[in-house]
Amino acid sequence: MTQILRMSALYAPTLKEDPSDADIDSARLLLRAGMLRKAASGLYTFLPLGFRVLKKIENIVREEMDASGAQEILMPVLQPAELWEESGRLNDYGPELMRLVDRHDREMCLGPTHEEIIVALVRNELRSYKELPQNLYQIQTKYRDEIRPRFGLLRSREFVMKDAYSFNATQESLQETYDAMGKAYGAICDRCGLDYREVEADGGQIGGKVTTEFMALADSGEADLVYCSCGYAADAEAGACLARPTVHEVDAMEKIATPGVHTIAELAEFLNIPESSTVKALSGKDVEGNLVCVFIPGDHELNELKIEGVVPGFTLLTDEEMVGFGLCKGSMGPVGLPEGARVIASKSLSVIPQWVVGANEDGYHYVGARLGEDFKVDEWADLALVKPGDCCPKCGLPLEGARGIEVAQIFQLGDRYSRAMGATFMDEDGEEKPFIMGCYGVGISRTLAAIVEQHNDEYGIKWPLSVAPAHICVVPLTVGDEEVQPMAEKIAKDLSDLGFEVVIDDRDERAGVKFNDADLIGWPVQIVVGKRGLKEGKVEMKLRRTGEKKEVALDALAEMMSFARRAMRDNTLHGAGTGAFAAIFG
RNA sequence: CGGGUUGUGGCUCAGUUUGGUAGAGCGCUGCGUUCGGGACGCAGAGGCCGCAGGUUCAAAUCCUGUCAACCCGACCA
Repeated sequence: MTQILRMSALYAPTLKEDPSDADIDSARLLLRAGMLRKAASGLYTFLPLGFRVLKKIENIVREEMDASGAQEILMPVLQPAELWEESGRLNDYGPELMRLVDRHDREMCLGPTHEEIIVALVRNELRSYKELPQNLYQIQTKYRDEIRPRFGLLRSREFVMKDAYSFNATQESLQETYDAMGKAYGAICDRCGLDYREVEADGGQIGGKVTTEFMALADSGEADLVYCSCGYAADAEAGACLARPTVHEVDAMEKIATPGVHTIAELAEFLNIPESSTVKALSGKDVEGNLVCVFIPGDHELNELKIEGVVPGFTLLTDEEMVGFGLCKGSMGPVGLPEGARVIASKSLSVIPQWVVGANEDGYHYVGARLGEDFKVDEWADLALVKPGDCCPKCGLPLEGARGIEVAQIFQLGDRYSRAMGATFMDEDGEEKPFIMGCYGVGISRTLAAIVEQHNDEYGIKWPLSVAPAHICVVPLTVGDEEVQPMAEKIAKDLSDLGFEVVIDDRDERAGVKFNDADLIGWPVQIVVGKRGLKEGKVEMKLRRTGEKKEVALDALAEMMSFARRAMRDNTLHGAGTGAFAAIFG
């Protein structure tokens, strides 16, 4: 039996007021509920209740990983920089890498991730295809020297992550591991009670790295995503953009004086047409400094990842550079561009025959510029940032938009690290080959924050049963009362004996304080034991999730709890809901 | 890294404009009354006002420097 937690002895100082530097609900509530404390910018201490939740999430992750056949290991946080030199990431990773020097002047770093360490581990031991596949994981503290830590646990400098690395002999094998991880991650999100979407991610690079992000939906999230009722979902930066430009049709191309008009918004207003009827022009250069002119639907933004994929090293021109190329800021268009300019346009624009564009002359625009006659386009590409209302690339329906917190990501790495670091195995055909790798991460502490973001109300946190610091809080209203206190102790013990994790609020506090703290901390079930109810042989049960309350006869309590316990074990032990308890209220 | 804001008992903040020797609420300690939704009374404890210089008879307050925290920005024509 687990120990009954006693609020009188628990280190869980709740705060009546919001901490002044909490910038997001999850941080605010975790601090107020006495689960978390800030040590410095982006650095946090987990207090007993917060740590219990963290461990619950870890265990869920551990169970699902083990069930998938992965094996747990523990690698060092402190890593020699020379391994990072070997993989070529020492400089690539940049200032995010936390660096230090030891007393022998050896360059070290604190691991933000562990590809280097694990490849160095495995390359000396896994020699044959017969030993593959292998999938190794750890749950451990990671370091990233964030430029600006914020949002509590969502963007901190030190955080807990589960990272797994698979070594496969073939792409097919990698795909199998990848799919298995995707399944495990779905189960993890479900069990943590997260409303999430699996999204296509990082699609910008050529060669199409395969990766999926698991996004917990939350307005406070930093990532934009689009999704469709058909099941399609994508990170906005990775999603294909099928915009729906509108045509502003005229008989012939016409040059119009547009004094003072420099932005799309001003142009649309001046011509009294929607922004989707205009074409946005951007000028940039490639690595060699050659002029590249880019055209996208007027109501869209350029997708940096994607243009980088089409024009490696693409950078937008500065105002001075534009003048140097003879371009006119605010009135750029495809008609009459300088010789040699590479003209790339968003595929979505290929279907509209007439464009509204700048005339490459300050204060003038063209309407009805005809594609193929008044101007030409060298290349068509997917360049714009997808946004809600664009067409779903799978089914064509308009996409919905949402914001999300990236709680997990799975990634097909291929042989990038194994090749760079000379990690090979002997294949069936007797050939030495680099491992095909995958990596799979779950932000444990970030998941904790994401859960709070999704499960809270004006009174506090509403923990899903699966990750709550304890299942049931027994609240004796008058400590020291010769009937109330012993009865509360007995109920707590009975429930604990049944296998529930129980906390008893045995503090000598007023009822209001206990009720408020119970709601703030977010125990899924509260059982209130008071004189009033006891007179009628009753206690009050409350479900935090729904706010439902019910008077329950004492002699029925144990039986109902026993039933609930069975239901929980049978059906929802792995679920997040309080369904088992809801049955009592049925 | 650029711009901005803020540093005053454990927490949330006032006091800084106009220099005169530090306050409130919450929390904490003791006693009493209360006791089913953050009680009330009385009596207490607790701060070299982020740090270092400077100006002044006198600095939380003015000046300089420094450290820290927070916000905005760092492609978006």
